[in-house]
Amino acid sequence: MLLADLGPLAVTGTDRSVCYLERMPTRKGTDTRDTILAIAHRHALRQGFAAASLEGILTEAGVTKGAFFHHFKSKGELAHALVERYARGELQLLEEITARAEKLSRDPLQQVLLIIGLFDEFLDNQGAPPDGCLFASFCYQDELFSDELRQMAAETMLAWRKALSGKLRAAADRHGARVPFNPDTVADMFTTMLEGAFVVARTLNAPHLLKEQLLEYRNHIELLFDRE
Amino acid sequence: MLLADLGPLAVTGTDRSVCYLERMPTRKGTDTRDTILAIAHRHALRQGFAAASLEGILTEAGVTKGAFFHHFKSKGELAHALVERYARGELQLLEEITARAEKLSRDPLQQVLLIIGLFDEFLDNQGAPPDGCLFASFCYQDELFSDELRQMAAETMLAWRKALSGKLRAAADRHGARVPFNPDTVADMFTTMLEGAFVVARTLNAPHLLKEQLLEYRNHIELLFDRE
DNA sequence: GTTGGCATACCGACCGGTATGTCAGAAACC
DNA sequence: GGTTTCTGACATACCGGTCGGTATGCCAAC
Repeated sequence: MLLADLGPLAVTGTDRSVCYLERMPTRKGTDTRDTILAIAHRHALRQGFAAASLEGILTEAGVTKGAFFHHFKSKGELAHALVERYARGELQLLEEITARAEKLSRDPLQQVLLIIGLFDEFLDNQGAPPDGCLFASFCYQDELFSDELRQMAAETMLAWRKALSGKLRAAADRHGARVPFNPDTVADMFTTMLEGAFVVARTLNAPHLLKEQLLEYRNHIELLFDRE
Repeated sequence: MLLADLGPLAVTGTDRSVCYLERMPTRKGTDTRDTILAIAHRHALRQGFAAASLEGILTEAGVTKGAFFHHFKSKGELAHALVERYARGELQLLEEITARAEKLSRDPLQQVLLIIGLFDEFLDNQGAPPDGCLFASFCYQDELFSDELRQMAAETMLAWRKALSGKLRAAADRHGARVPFNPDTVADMFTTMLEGAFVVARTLNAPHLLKEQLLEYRNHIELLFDRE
């Protein structure tokens, strides 16, 4: 999934972050921080976070080591900030999309189909097709990091499950499904399909695969409920 | 995807009764080589290949650095051997399963459903649930390796696509589908679902998710063709 | 309105640890 | 005695992280 641009939000685990939000330091500071995060995000997706060297990231960001360690206590803290930022973006995207879907229709089945459609639109509106999920990138290196990162990723995925499965259950109650199904499983299929599509699209060098799979998932929902 | 057990992966023991394919220099030699490959495979899945240190692998394998560099020219060659071995296993699994499915039924739709079922059986027969796909692990680090590795992974995935899409097309011709569909896309959904399920199952710490998604994929096929 | 104090932001040489890779040769087996 | 297999000290390079120092802006005191 792609990170929605979070804008200038400085975040650290310490209470100093509060000062960032309220006092608005020199603008240059958060700029540097954001630049580092953005470049590090790309490097983590293409090389894996562990293998991405600070020097490589900082060179590309045009930032020195001193500047980096002024903003981050360690490389581990960078990982934390990276995942946190990404998770926040994903959750925000979910909220936005479900809110719009709920405005556009009262029917839970239509809402699910709208969520898929709006997500599809979102992909179109991004300039380039997204090239991976940061969670997946970390998940194949998890032994190197704390369980906290995994937790953040899990919470994000569970939020999508919750949103979709609730509507699917309501849809089944209202319309009756063609065959019985487990709402959680069908909801999880969304995340599963996305994560898998990133991997397969990259391996086959076929960026269009992502949208194809997304639409096939929509087909699945429609077939489950006998909608055209 | 899961590595098909390649058979004689004698790990620690000195089981020399097993006959290796063709080339076999000295038994002890291939034993060491296979041990290294097996351990490296596990490390690559849990830490990412780039971040997995030779020392860690070799310590666990009970092998010295000299022994390693006797068998592999470099760490890069280890990556190559690892991916090649994995790809070979996957292709072999595909062949076995399709051959069995084709024996069990002449109907292409039934064959597809059988392939899914046999794959499910295969998962059951593995002792532990598989914990990832080596291709996926490498795919999020691809900038570090040659395009050759990606190619090998791609060929494997395309083989699965080819096998499934051919049968799906034949099934559509014979039975007519409930709604039109692209056989390649539906075939790719198998790989996509698997790859995604690995990522999500690991992130949510929910190994059962893999089988759930597999069965949901089977549901999709059945719904496409109006069976049951 | 100049001065001095202080905080933020940043610089970059340097350090210790660890990674991959080398090599001369020993051990085992034909 | 030649080949295969393995040993382990060593070379070298790079990585994360440290640290003393600089630049700039703000503010209060004089």
